[in-house]
Amino acid sequence: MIPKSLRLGPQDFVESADSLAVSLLGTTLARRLSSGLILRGRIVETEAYIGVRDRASHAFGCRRTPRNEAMYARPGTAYVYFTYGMHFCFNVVCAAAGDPQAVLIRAVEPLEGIEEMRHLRGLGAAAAAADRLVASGPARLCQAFAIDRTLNAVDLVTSDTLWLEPATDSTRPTRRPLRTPRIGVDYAGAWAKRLLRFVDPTTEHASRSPRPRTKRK
DNA sequence: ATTTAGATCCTCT
DNA sequence: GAGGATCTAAATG
Repeated sequence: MIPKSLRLGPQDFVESADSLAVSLLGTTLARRLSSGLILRGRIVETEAYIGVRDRASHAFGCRRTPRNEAMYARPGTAYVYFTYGMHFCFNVVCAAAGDPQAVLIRAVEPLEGIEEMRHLRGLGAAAAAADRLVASGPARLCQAFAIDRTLNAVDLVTSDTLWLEPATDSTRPTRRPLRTPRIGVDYAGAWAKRLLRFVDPTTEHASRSPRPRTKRK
């Protein structure tokens, strides 16, 4: 018989963002659409936003606003925000309630429901777009999984529409993650340089080449 | 392969 | 009123 899917529980999110960002690599993001269809993707790229002293974080300086309120909620809460006039990004809140740390999920490798993901992304079902383009990048991922404002502040521990599943022997990364500076936070001064982006080095589904390759001749 | 410009609107100052 | 935890297509080397 097929074992019931396990999911990450409350204790799994009681961890600092830089630590959880690594732990989440190889776990599965799961989403149940209103149609009942289930989408799954293996998390391959994350970024840590490590709290009030992190200049790149929406919660820098303890700014607490209606937008980032979810960052102050229980560990295991979803923080979904809107940016650039057209995109959503999905974060997993962690550490302790009131300590606004979160992990931005930047890319997954589609495992289940990829045709629906392509549809949600507006990509032709036909071979045109590589699988790698379906959910690589925080906004692409949200589009592919139909994650929007309505999922902000959802409890990933109990929700039946959005949750996380533990890594298995077949999904767990086999090598230590690559660490790089975070993307798109150049305004954050010294914090822009911190190595708080983590990529599974075995994947081809990251939002950009994990290791900048020297030019081929 | 790398750079750019444009889309577009919410959030905070 | 400014700018952003982005993406895409088009232009350029």
